[in-house]
Amino acid sequence: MMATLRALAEPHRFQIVELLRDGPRPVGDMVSRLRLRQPQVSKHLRVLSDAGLVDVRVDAQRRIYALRPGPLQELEVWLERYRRIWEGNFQRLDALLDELKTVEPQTKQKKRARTKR
Amino acid sequence: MMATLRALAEPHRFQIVELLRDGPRPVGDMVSRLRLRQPQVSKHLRVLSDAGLVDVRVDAQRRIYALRPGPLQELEVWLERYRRIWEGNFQRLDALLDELKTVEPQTKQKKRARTKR
DNA sequence: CACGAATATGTCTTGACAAGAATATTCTGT
DNA sequence: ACAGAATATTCTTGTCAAGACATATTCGTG
Repeated sequence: MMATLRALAEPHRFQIVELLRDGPRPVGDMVSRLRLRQPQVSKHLRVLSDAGLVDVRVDAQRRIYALRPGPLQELEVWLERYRRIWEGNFQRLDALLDELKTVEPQTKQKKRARTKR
Repeated sequence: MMATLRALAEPHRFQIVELLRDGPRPVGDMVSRLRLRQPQVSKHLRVLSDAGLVDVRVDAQRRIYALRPGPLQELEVWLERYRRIWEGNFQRLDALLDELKTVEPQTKQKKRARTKR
């Protein structure tokens, strides 16, 4: 997960991932599309590969890189745990209201932190 | 989007975001939970804030930080464009790739290599 | 109004890392 | 075996950012 984020956080690597979204590509293809030299592209691909984001298929002297779904899926799973923040009406704004009222029926353990005024 | 990724790619910042998933928290609360000194936490919060991932509410001399849904939502939207990768079909993307359509396990046999550009 | 609590900011050092250039590796067809 | 194509690796250099530490700022309270 951290590896995924770290890999994606680099703009060129992000671009590479975007290129691969449409399907597998050989290195040379990406070199011609990105404003990057071949060694740099290879190095970025190495990082992406180490992060598990891509895998390689050898075809003669070229390497065809392809996206691997796993890490991105994990990212999505992680994100889903945050969905309730913008789906449930509460959190944040409503939490504030809770504070002001200080009335909390025994619904569940919420947050604590007694703000004094 | 890049700002979001860059912000999340730092482990401590990631932890902070995870903490804030449960609701808003003052800085001191996070300091006590993370193995980080207060100035560092403040700086990370600054980065998160600049990236739009959190916002602050002032309460006396403390600042209550809270997650902002926007950036994470954008991330999810971006991810959705990749969903078809693991939902099914890969297919052609452009003429270039038609050339190397011949797929087979590596180091097995060779193929008629159509090299030309 | 001075003090202490909570938080922010400035400075410095150090480590990570991306780009550049040169070179090594791997493969094919001849 | 050789040449050339496609890609990877090594080494160096400059930049940026995280951590440590000290200090500044803000606010409530006595």
